[in-house]
Amino acid sequence: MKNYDSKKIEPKWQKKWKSQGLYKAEDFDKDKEKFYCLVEFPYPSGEGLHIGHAFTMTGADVYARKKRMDGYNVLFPMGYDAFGLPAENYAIKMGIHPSVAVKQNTETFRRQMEELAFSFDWDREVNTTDPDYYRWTQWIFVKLFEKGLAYKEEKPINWCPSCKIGLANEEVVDGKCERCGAEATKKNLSQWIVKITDYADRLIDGLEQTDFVKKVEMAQVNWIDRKQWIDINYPIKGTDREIVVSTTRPDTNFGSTFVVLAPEHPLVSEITNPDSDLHKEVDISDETVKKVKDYVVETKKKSEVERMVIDRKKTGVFTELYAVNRIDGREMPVYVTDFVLSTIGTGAVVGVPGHDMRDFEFAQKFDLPVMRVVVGSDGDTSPVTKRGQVQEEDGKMINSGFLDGMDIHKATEKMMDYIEKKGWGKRTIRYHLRDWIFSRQHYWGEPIPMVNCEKCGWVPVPEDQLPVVLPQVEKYEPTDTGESPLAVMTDWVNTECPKCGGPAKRETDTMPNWAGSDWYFLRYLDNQNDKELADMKKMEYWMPVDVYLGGDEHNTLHLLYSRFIYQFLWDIGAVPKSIPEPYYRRVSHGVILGPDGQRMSKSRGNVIVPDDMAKEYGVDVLRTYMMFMGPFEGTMAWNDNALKGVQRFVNRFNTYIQGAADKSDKGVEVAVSKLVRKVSDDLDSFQYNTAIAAMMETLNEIEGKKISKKNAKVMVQIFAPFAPYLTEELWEILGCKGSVHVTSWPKVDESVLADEEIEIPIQINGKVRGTVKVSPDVSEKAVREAAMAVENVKKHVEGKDIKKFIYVPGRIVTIVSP
RNA sequence: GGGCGAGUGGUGGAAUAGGCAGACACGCGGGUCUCAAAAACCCGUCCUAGCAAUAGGGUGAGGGUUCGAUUCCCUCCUCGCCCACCA
Repeated sequence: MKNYDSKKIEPKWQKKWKSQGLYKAEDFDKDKEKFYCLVEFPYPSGEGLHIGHAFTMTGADVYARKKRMDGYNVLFPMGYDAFGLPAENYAIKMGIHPSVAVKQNTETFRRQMEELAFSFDWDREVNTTDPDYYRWTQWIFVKLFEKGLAYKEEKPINWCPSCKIGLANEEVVDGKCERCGAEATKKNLSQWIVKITDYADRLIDGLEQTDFVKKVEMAQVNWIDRKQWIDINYPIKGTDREIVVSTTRPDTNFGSTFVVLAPEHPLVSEITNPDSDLHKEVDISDETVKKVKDYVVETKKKSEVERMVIDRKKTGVFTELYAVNRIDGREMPVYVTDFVLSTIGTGAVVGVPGHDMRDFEFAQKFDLPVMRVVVGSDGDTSPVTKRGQVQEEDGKMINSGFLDGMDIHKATEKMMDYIEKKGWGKRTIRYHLRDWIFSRQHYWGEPIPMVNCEKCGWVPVPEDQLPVVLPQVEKYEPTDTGESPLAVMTDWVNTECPKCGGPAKRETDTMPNWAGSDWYFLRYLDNQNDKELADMKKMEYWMPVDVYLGGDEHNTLHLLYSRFIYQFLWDIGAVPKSIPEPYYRRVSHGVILGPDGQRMSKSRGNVIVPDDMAKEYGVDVLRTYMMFMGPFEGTMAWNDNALKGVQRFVNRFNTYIQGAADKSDKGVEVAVSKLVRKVSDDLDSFQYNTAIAAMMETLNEIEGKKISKKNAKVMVQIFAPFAPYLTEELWEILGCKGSVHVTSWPKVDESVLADEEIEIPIQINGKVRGTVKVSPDVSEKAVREAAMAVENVKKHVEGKDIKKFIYVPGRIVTIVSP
């Protein structure tokens, strides 16, 4: 059998398609319903398109192609998220300007994506590093600043002492610099912060307007993590002061035995300062002051990551202070310890060692009493706790005065009410979500469009002066001071204040990676617009994104940030009022592992390059194989042999269709009709692997029979989303005009299927004993007669009563006999 | 520690409003073609007994609901991903 010649037909159709504009999305098309199919745009690395890109984009492409054939006006765009460290590192190493590398890389990516036959509307391409694009990224920042959602603050950031560069959290892996492996430390730098926490509630509540898969929705909710806390005031014995302790579990209050403060807690700096007012009120020995001081100094040396290592031995210092628990009047010793983090709650925690592992460890170390106040369903009240016991879902209160016998949730409410009524504390909602540190000390990013004036303070660059173009620099290397490489460009940095005209300096930090990708889906709608982000009418027509395909690694960062920015744009009226959320549906794609089942990496030598595979097997085989490997959301290992199996199928398909005759043999039409139904359903729900399996199954079934040209055309059409080149070639060979990719998806011919007999299994006492063929609309009586006539059934029911006869129409016959 | 998800042949995986477990593919065994190999094609392939028809067992372990459970419920075990001294 001859293989189809991918090397010949691929360039042929590529050339034709390019001139035809088959995949253009039509703004305001009135005849068709719109469908916005979005797939995450890539970072165009120097290595070119990797197999993960090819896989994800093929999955999106199949969907877009199906929707197009279903008659939708499909918008399926592509672009490049091209700011970022790799281009900068490459520039440092090779001395080539990042923009030059980006240009080369995007050209490679575009060529590869065209070869893989992705049906993108290339007229809408965007690039986040294009000044006409980042002008609007900067514009959004200015708006954030104007609305008080961006502010500058001194914050400790991750710092690599070896690279001399600030690191984003995501660039710190296991406490080490992702690039050089050096231990990351903290450094205080003045940072732009964006108040995403103002949107915490809306980011949770807005999910109701979307149809994300549960996994994604939960990831967002858990990341934001909205919880009811209560801040309780404990008087400090011998003073008029109070320590404000925060907790979500006041029900365990009767079990508290000590109070612990973060080393950064304000009270601690008073303790370490002998001249502070605190020392006038209460005596603290010089020895303790020194110990606390030393402890704080020690803590500062440690990186945050170091402090957060699990199961680290608990350390701390007694402050000689006592906090009074007003609920029962007990006096509890106050300690300073580094396991309490100043960024969580009030930075002061009440220790309940009976029900919290960390508190338990601390109590063991300092010989503090342990008390159980909750008993779980196991009835265990021994004082030794295991990790997480405080989380008991169904616990009941004991040793807790007026809470005794209550379940923990009720007790929590009761205690919160009680404390608030007494005026000893206050409920407060807190989130795990933190404000977004928006400054990066890198060169290759969007300049933050702000100017610092001696007189006026921070002033945004006026809209008509945007974009603030990233200047050419001699050196991209980071500086010793933690400033961006832009800081040395004095003639760029020194400028005039837009407000008063006085001397001022530009912000030299750049934006994080996420900034450009926050809103790119809007720019696709109107990528040439120089008046606004995008035309309001176009946004009204196309938004929201109907389906958004991406990786799980973006569920909490990119997806949350971009929803936040969209909600902000909605608030300022920059996007349509009728569309409060940007993405309707979110679908996660899977991951392809190397042939060894390990994550692909150069060092392992298990990298599969899509270009190579396309050359060897042809694009259609590669695409079909990737979609056949397993469920679209799954993690799958590459397998060359399975790829060859798909190649066999594609070749057989080609040969079979080319042999199409005038008339189909018996059964062929029914098989094709059934297949259309199956493939249609599967493609709509991203079940590509079973769609392809069904095509293989059908081909196996009909291969020995003749197929009519009419049926052959249908086969070609339903395979078209997977194998664009071969099907286009076959479409031509079958004598059809135009492109198969702009035809209408075939309809299921129900009349063909209607007279088909179905096989019904017959179960006796739960065991299948035979089958019977009936037409789908047959009566129960007729089925019963037919079933009883089956030899093996007769044998099993002979001489027995039939207790029950159940016919589930079209499904099964069940006979129950004693 | 928390959250989410998953355990099915030698392998990737099918089948869940409860209804023939193992589709499809790989691999393996046998065969056709060939001087030979590759490719291609054909037959077989969950386990046990049997030439076969058929019978018994079988979806991580144990229990439950049901005429019927891979699917639903309870207990437990294992693995994966994300997050994490979140008080």
